[in-house]
Formats: sequence, C-alpha cells, structure tokens
Amino acid sequence: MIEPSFFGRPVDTVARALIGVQLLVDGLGGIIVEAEAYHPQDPAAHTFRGPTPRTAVMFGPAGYAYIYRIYGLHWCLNFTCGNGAAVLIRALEPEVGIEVMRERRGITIDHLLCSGPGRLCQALGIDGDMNGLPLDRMPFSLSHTPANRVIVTSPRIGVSVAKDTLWRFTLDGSPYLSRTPKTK
DNA sequence: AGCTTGATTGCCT
DNA sequence: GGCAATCAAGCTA
Repeated sequence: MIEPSFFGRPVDTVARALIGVQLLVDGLGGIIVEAEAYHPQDPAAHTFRGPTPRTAVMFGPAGYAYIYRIYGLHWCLNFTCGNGAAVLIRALEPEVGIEVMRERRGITIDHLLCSGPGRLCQALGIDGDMNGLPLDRMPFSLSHTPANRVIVTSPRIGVSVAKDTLWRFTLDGSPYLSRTPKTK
C-alpha cells in the first residue's frame, strides 16, 4: 500500500519514487515505468498561471487523480502532490488484465498498450469521470513492488518550454516507454 | 463571441 | 519526418 503522505513531498521526488509502483484501475494495470513532474512555478505546468476551473484538483490536497482531456480526444492521468503540483503518469508495463487492454486499444502489441499517457488511459478505461477521485481507494490501487531499479532522467515530452528541466523519469531499458530517452 | 493552442496518437510518404 | 483528427480551456476584447 501507498500512504497519502507519499504524495506530500517535492513533486520530482514523488515522480521518481513512482517508477516501479504498481498501478491498478478497477483491477487492471501494471508497473509504472515513466512519469513526469509538473510544478506551479514551472512554465510547462497547467498551474503556472494560477488556479482555473480545470486545475482546481491540482490545487487541492495531495493524493488525488487529476485527469484532463488533451487535443480533444485523449485523456491524461496525473497524481496530485499538493499546492498545484502533480505527476503525469506516462507509461506502464502491463501485468494484470492484458486481454481487456488489448480489446480496448484494438491492438495485440503489448509494448504499445500503455506506452503513452493517452494510450495508458484508453487501456485502463480512465476518463474524466474519475477526475478528483482519491488514489487510496477504488477504483485505484497503488502498491510498492520491491526491486533494484536504475532510473533515468530526461527532458519532458511534448513541452515547448523549460526543456532543460530534467523532470521525466523512466525505468532504464524498459521496452514499455513512450519514447527512449536521448543518450547524448 | 472569436481565436489559438495543446503534458497526443496514428497513419502517410 | 510530416500532418490530420478534434475540441475545450484559457485568453483577448
């Protein structure tokens, strides 16, 4: 189990700590292998220009789901960390309910089932109805999985500002990432 | 009220 | 690599 206080820490600390955590939604999911941190003093964050109706959940308490629509067609899942900070869950390694995920995604290539924020939400059946729900009870289930892991930091994907902020955290060598980090 | 843009994805060349 | 899909949030007026 993950305590609510897990999220009440600096947002980059939380993002890094989430790599290797098992996320289940209605019993389906797997191991988080990619996550990004966003902070209200960070120009790439939705909360950079202060509270709005959409970002109300991000300014609420830590440990809740912030879910928003992007490009009019995809959903993105975040975990709030308090005071306008949140972690975007970008990819996971499918473990439980792979058959259902294949049906929802319309593909059978397992490393593409949850390799991106929009794909992950489609595979796990996440939509705006779950926005604002707490993470410590159904439909969510978060738990630690023990292992020695190498975590790589890199610039966040799809942001046009703050490109030097290395707040993307990935499990080294995972085939389930949305993109392989640049090895410059 | 109108305009711009986006924490993306999938298909095309 | 390029680009269309598709629409609401947020901004300007």
